[in-house]
Amino acid sequence: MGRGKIVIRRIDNCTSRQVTFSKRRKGLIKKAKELAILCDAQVGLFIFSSTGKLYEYANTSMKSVIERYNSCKEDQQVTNPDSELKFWQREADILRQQLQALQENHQQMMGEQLYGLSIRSLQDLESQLELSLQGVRMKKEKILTDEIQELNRKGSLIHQENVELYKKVSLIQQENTQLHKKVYGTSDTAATATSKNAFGQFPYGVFEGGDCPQTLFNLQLCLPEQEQYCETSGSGSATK
Amino acid sequence: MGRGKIVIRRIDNCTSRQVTFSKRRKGLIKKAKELAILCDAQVGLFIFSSTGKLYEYANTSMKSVIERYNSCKEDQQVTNPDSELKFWQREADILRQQLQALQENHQQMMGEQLYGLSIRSLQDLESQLELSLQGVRMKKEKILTDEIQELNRKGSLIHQENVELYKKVSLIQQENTQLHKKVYGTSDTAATATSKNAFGQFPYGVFEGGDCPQTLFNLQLCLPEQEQYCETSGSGSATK
DNA sequence: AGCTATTTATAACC
DNA sequence: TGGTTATAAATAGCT
Repeated sequence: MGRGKIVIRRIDNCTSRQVTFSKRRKGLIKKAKELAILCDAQVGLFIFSSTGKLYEYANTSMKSVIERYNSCKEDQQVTNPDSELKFWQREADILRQQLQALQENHQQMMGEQLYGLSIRSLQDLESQLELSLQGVRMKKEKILTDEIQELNRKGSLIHQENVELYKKVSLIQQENTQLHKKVYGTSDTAATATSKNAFGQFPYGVFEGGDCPQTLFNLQLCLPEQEQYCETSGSGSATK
Repeated sequence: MGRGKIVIRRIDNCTSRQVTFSKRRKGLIKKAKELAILCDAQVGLFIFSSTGKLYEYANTSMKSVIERYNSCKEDQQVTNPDSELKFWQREADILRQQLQALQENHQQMMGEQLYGLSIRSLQDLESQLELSLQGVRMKKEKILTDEIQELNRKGSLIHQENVELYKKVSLIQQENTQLHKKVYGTSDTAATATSKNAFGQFPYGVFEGGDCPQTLFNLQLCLPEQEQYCETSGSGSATK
């Protein structure tokens, strides 16, 4: 009941899950209250969020609800040491079952143990794997892009430094020439030319104005993207 | 939500109260389930009817819910140095840890929670997902291919049967014509023509020589795949 | 137990 | 987190 129909399955997005949890929890407690009032029933409700926070509702007291439950199940008190043992044994059993279910699911996600699956299930699995692959590739690309940006930033800094150094060198060369003139009373062009050759247009030859490296690295970035489109011709259609 | 608006107040009529209790109880438990699944929460729900009957729901076990509730409320832990008890508690703890590890792994295979992963890990994951996808697609294709083969086999058998039947019909028609001649002493062409029209080239019109069905079913194989690309657009949006 | 006309809950969006 | 709105779901009143 909302803008769109949803499938009842764990919400992947963490934020939406929390929002939905908050709203549905409110709705559930409201309905529990209504049932208790309308039908004169005793209702107890616990909700633990995935983060472990407890929300509860009981039209009487939670204690009385639990006591009534226990006396309904007649035998064990939760605080009874013998049943305490039984509790943990069953707890381990439940966990083991969950573990096994998850392991089976995991196997299927690894593309194994597909023998009992229907076409429909296989198609769902296929779609999920395609989505997963997309997610992984996006993440990978982001890391690479970030790294490239960082390298570009550093490159720019070094380029700046080089420009400064080049200016300094030019200045010192000029001073040097001036001194040379004063000492020998004549301009020795040969020495100046040699110095200019040694540094030349050095900084500008490697990083031309700061946008050339950008182009250089963008080219590297684009290659994996094109590969991806070729490999997963099917994946794009899943969200088309 | 019904034909008319109601006020939330105890329903006086005993029968209506029972009916409403039954319907709303069902709805409440459904919503509790949905909350547990959608939001990954642990939910426990008790409902005692006014007649004292207990209805309960818990996505894990009711005991574990109550236990968790108790440990949440009063941080009074059992200081009983019972070694067997300790064993099972540790056992549950270990299983919980395994479960969590596997859940994390599973999340990553679902293309989520990739924040801490290195490029290397992401590439491994990518390769694994590609392999999984291959496995799933091969399995799917195999199922479809097998089904098509089976259909072809059945089609051939039916075709054979039709050929036999057609022969029989022709034979009976001939006999009929002979009898007609003998009874009336003259050939009634009108009756013969009607019979021929009714069956005509019937079996050959549907399955032409056994290789036409092959073409027919190969065409069907392509269609569901194309449909699939359209259908999954909705399921993808749930996790988008 | 079913069947709808309505009321509610809530998914998607700010 | 809280509000809005278009839609999906739940269900009240009948059979």
